[in-house]
Amino acid sequence: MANSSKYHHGDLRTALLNAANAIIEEHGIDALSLRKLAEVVGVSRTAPYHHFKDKNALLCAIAAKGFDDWHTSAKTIFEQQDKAPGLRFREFIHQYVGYAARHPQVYELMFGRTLWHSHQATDQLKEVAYPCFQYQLTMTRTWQEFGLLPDDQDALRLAQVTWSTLHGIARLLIDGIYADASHVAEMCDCAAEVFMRSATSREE
Amino acid sequence: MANSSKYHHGDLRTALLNAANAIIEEHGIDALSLRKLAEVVGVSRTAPYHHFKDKNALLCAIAAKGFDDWHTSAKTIFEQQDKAPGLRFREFIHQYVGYAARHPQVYELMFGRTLWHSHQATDQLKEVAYPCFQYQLTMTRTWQEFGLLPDDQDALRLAQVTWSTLHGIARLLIDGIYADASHVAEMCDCAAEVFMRSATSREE
DNA sequence: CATCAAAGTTGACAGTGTCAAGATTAAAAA
DNA sequence: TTTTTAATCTTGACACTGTCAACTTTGATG
Repeated sequence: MANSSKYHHGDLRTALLNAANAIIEEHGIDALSLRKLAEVVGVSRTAPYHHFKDKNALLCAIAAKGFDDWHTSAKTIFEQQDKAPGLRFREFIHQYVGYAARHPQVYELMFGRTLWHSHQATDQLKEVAYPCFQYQLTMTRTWQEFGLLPDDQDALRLAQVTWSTLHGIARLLIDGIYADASHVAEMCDCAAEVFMRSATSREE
Repeated sequence: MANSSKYHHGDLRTALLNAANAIIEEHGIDALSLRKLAEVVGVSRTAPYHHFKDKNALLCAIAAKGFDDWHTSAKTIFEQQDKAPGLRFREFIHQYVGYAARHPQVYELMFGRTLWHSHQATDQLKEVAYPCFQYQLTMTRTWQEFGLLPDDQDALRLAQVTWSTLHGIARLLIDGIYADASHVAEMCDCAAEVFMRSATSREE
């Protein structure tokens, strides 16, 4: 019933989100215009405005979906209790950067200036995103307990620093500034190595 | 002679760059339109096109100026031979993040997706930016020699990782996602501490 | 069945980047 | 000097954007 030639589309909201996602992944964020999007979905220019207040609101919704995916993906790896902590730590790093590499445009949306700057973030987006930030802190505390990160450093600072590193790798990779895509794995390993060494420096 | 009421402006190019810089620093990159810029400078809409091929070219020029500033600023700190290496390392980190905090919009331009993605970077921009990337590598090698970073790791990887950390801190700060501005100094210290510890972990 | 609100429509407006063609002027050539 | 030339600046135009207002259609509610 979400099919064709009906005045009411049926489920325009998700149709818009899907199409928007496709356009973004293929042609980049800047290439997304509401008018083009509406045309692709087969609806008039202003129809989307009954489902999203703004273009910004639409982008926020896409980003929210991204945070949702990221969160579950992070949890999946973090909570594999059968694997050694050090291994999971490495895996998490690879997964984080890997996600950004696979979905560069959505990552850009999630963590880029556009949405967060000057209070443009939707309440709905905040509700999904903040737990993600919080989860990063939870993981950091656990890593400290496991001796993967120095336990005499403030957990919040450490969380910010470790995340910054991953975020930075992801961005340099996405922006194609510096890091060749083929070197990503090595960079992740290097980062993991550096962090884990910093924990063991005073113990013996 | 770059004054008023003359058909030829005199030095429109730098006038445009200055005005553009002012607009960007005050209202953000997205607020910069060529038409508004032309109006501010007191010239017709299409006049800028005789000095910059594109809006993109103008942005590249601004970014190039940013790289220039960054490069000299980094050199100044790095080459203070009277100070202890560890101190300079810390100072460099603070300086890097500080620059980003003071000029968020220009930093965004320098390292943001917009310019570098899909080969949009001007040749002129590349010529200024690549030496900056190279300098990061040079510094990393020196830090390894000083024992501030592990010397059994590949210098390139290490440079990428350390830079990623600073870049990540800068971005999280700029985007206002996570890091409160008042905590920046602590984050920088934490990062410096972690890196320096990773170098000494196996030496004793 | 009548009513109402949700969902979708066209028309319009102010803004954008950019091209083409013409006007003005500084510099170079005669 | 005068003439030519090229750089610089102008207006006009086009296609495109986000978004508002007012109207139409339709599914659901009373």
